[in-house]
Amino acid sequence: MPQSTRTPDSDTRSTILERAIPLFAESGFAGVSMRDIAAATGIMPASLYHHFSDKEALHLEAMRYAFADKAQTFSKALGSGGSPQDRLKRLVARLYDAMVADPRFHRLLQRELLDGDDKRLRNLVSQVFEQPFKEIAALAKEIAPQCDPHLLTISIAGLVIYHLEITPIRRFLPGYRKAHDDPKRVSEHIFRLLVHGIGETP
Amino acid sequence: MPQSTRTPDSDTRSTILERAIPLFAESGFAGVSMRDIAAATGIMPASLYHHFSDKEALHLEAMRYAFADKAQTFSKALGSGGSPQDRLKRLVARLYDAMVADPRFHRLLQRELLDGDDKRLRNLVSQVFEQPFKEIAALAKEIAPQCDPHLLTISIAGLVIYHLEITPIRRFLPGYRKAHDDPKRVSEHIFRLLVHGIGETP
DNA sequence: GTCTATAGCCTGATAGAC
DNA sequence: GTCTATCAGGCTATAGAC
Repeated sequence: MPQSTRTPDSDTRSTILERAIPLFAESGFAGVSMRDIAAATGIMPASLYHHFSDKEALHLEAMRYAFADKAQTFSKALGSGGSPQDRLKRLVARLYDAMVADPRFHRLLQRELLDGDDKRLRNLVSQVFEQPFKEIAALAKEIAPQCDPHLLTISIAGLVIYHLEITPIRRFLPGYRKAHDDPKRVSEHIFRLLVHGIGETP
Repeated sequence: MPQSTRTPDSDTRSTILERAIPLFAESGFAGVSMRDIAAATGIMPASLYHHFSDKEALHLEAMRYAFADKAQTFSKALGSGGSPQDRLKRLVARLYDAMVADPRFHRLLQRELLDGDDKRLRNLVSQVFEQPFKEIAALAKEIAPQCDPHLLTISIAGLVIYHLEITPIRRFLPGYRKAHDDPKRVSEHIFRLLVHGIGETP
């Protein structure tokens, strides 16, 4: 199917998705109108309906687009060389860095957890989290064979993600110092806590 | 100021807030209309404006209402008797139970972290989290004096809350078993991880 | 303190010219 | 493939009767 004018169909479509993603991340599905998306893309609202059947379909595609390649990012964070402990340390640091570098992804993820139905969440898992989750679980099993790998993997991810999630209020919480904004400081804290626990530390 | 009819002013006001809270928890600020709230309360939309100046004010009051007493709940979770480790174990279990018992609070909290401006978040902290955070931090300092209490407190809360936050997708994640839905199982995992870390467990 | 009625704007979505 | 024009309905909020 040849294109009628100078820009191929898929280009506009991708542009729409790219412009819509930050809007959905910022304000959520209900907080963004088709007019907002059209304005951000530089086209008329009616044109959106040439590319997507309705707002929900546009949102669904935007999520797919935003989450594509993310599985790869997370798997990369694990790396391959070194002792199991080295790999864990690297995983925590890179995971935290990757999330800090892309707060939009983090917001979209939180919103999906809040608003996504079972079908969307199932897709999210199989598309983004299944593979890295398995890899982290395998590492967990290697380091702590006595521990449930499913729960431990969630704990590892939870520690990383929650320190990020709480960022908006961290500076209002007791004991806050500017040093706590340093990703290195945080990921080292998480790693040491994971390995040694509270009971004993060097 | 005497009431004109049989129901005192504040009763209707409270009812509105009580009915609005689950709506906001479910769908967020932008996802709930004044008509929705009026319908849930059993009054006409116009009547809402007798009690609240606008939608934003209603939402703000609803959040205040929903978060009131929560600081107490969290402080109670700490308890007082026993060794520091006993107190930590109790804290984790009760915190988890309290959050499981009130998923609405958890959703509202997540939404506030996503959508709240600095003023609202500052209020949230001083109203809900400051006091329990300080108490947990004190416990943390007692158990692990070598560890940054600010970071450690966030880690403790994060472990508890994240296991809850991931509930909607947990059953799609690799290695899931029904036993993972048991609060006791989860809070024991968290406690053991916190105390011993990955390296060594009985 | 709640109602009816309504203003004025924004919403998602469609029809049809080019 | 994008536009203009528009529809029908939902939205927040107000005015004023009772």
